[in-house]
This record gives sequence, C-alpha cells and structure tokens, in this order.
Amino acid sequence: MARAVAEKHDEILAAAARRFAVTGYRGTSLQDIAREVGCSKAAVLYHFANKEAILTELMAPAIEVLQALDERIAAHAGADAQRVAAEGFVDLAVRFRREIALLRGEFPELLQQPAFAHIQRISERLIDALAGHPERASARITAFVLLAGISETCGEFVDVPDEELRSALLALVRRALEPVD
Amino acid sequence: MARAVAEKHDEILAAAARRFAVTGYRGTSLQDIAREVGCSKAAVLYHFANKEAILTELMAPAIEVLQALDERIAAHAGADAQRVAAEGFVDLAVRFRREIALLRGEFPELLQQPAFAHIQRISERLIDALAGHPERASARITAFVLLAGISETCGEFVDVPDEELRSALLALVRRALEPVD
DNA sequence: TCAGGCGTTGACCGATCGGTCAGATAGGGC
DNA sequence: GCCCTATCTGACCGATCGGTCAACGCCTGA
Repeated sequence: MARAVAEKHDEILAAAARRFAVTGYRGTSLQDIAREVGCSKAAVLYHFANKEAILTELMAPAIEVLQALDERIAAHAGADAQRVAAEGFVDLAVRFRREIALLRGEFPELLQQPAFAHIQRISERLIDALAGHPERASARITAFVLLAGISETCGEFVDVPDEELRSALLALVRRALEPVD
Repeated sequence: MARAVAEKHDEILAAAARRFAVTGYRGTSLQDIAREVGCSKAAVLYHFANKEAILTELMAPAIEVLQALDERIAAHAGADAQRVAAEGFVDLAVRFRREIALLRGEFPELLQQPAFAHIQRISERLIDALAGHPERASARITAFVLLAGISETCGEFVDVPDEELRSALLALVRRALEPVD
C-alpha cells in the first residue's frame, strides 16, 4: 500500500511537470493536472498540501544544486570564481533544463513567493561572480544576458543531447566573457 | 471633447503599461488598471474593446519596427544579414525595452495568441540570420542565447542610458557570434 | 429650452481559480 | 464477518477574472 501511495505521488508530480512545461505554472490548473493523471482534483490535493507544494517539490533538486554552486563560488576568489560560476551554471542549466522549461518565464513572479526568496540573492551573487568586474556596468550586462539567455535556451532545446548543448554553451560563454585581468 | 477622449485613452494606456511592467500582463486585472487611472473598470472597457486590445496597441510600435527589421534582413544575404540582424535587434531591444519589460516573460503564451502569431515566424528568421550557420546546432544555440538574453536584459536594465546599454550589448554580440566564413 | 448622445457608473453575469469537506469505497488486520 | 483507516470523490465555497448592460448626469447643438 505504501508503495502504491508513493507511486501515485510521483505520478501526480510527473503529470504536473508535463503540464507546467506546456502551459506554465500559472497557466496550469489543479484540474488540468488531475485530468492528466486521471483522478479528481481533490485526489491531487490529498497527496499535496496545495499547488505550490507541487512546484516546490519539482524544483527541489535543482535548487539544491544551485545552492551548492553558490557555496562553491563563495569558496573561490578572483578569476577562479568566474570560471567556477560559468561552468557550474552551464552544467546546472543543461542538467535541469526540464525544470527550467516548466517555469516558462514565470521566474520573476515565482521568485517573489516566499519559498523561492533566497534564490534571488543567489542569482545576484552568481551575476557578480560571472561578471568578474561587478562594478563595471558592461560586465554586469554581459553576465545578465548569459544567465537569462542560457536559462531560456536550455528550456527551449530540450531535445539536444546534453553534451552537445553543454559544449556549445561553454564555448559561447568563453567567447562572451570579459576575462578578469 | 474629442481631445478629452484621446487624453483618457492615452491615460489608460499609460496606466496599463505601468501595471503590466510590475505584475505582467496576466497578473494585471482590468480592475488594477482602472484603479491606477482612477475610474471604473467599465470605463476602461468603454475606451478599449477588451484587455487584449490594450496590449496590442501598447506593442504596436515595437512590432512595426520588428517587421521592418525582418524585411531588411530578407533584403540582405550572407554575412551582411548577420550584421544587420545583430545591430537591428540590439537597437530594437534597447529602444523598446519598456515594452519588452511589460511582457515579463509572458512571451511564450502571448505568442500563441492570434494577434501575435506572425511574430513567432519573424523570430525564427531572426535566429537563422543571427546564427549565420542555421544548419549548425551550436550556431543556433548561440543565436538563441543572445536573443533571449538580450530581451530579458533590456527588460531588466531600464535605467541604464540607451547608448551605454547599446554599446555593451553590441560588443557582447560581436564577441559571442561565430562569424560567417 | 430641450432632445440626444457621450462618457461613466455600479450591479451583475458566467467561468474558472485554489481549496475544503463530508461521505463513499475498498482492503487488510483482528 | 467486522471494523478501521487510507484513499478518493463530487459537491461546494469564496474570490477573482474578463466582460455586459441599463441607467444616469452632463454637455452641446438646434
């Protein structure tokens, strides 16, 4: 029985991921998810406290890796931090591109939600590290283009093999980045 | 009287732009816009047929310029098309960054709406032109990162002076792009 | 002076949202 | 055979959405 519960839990999670990826978080209703699973909306809410809990659980692994990257960047300094940030973020984006895709540009709003409040601060530090010269506006602009662009792109090119996507992005980042002198 | 009507029309438009920029299109209700203007929701709908009409009118100038860019790219060929696409898009993004900002990542859904159907095709051609080698996956990935990243960035850095943003983006694009041989 | 229409309003509509709840069902332990 | 509980359901809730509508005041041209 316990196994059956876990199965249903995961089934709902997978269905939600599929729907979120197509119509986004806000654009997907609990009814949509229930229909995809083949059960009632009430059943979905029996397995999850509320809609946000589904999203939170779906994003948990990606957030964990993001936090680990944040700590790794903090542990380095100077040019090393820039390299760690660049490679770390590309890896993360490629690996979790399905999770990124399901946010479909709803980042700004979702980041406001308390559950994701700390993500914003991590993003800030990531941009600083990637910029190399955080005080130079052009460096920050470059970093922002890369972060936002890579996120969006990974959400779009879900069918390209991991290694191909990864190497293309890394090559682009190396070309685009102004090195720390 | 006719002037008063036009004034109110523009006032509603400006209020909608302000609200959209903060909470996005979907996240802004007609009630929100009416409150910002200081009138009733019904009054807003007296001046505009529906909510979508407000967005359409708000985006019209940007879409016109995008279409003009599309035609200019089509009129060129080879390496020239890549340069035209790059410079044209950066100019467009910087100039209309407030309009871009108010979409707040709702592009994917909005592009589905019939009013913006052709924008998707224009974007495809823009990516091809920017990629230079549209058949090479890495070139398309690079182009996508730049387009998506620049859009997002322009929506974010609304306070940076036009020329500073423009030159930083152009420099980045030149570094990032693989030239057509 | 008065009829007509423009701009505006609040009340209302149906649809949909996330979420609640009491009760039906079924299956395993006693 | 009986009960208990985990699972699930349909009916329902209040809130909010975009949009409609009859009616009202006011301005204007005849």
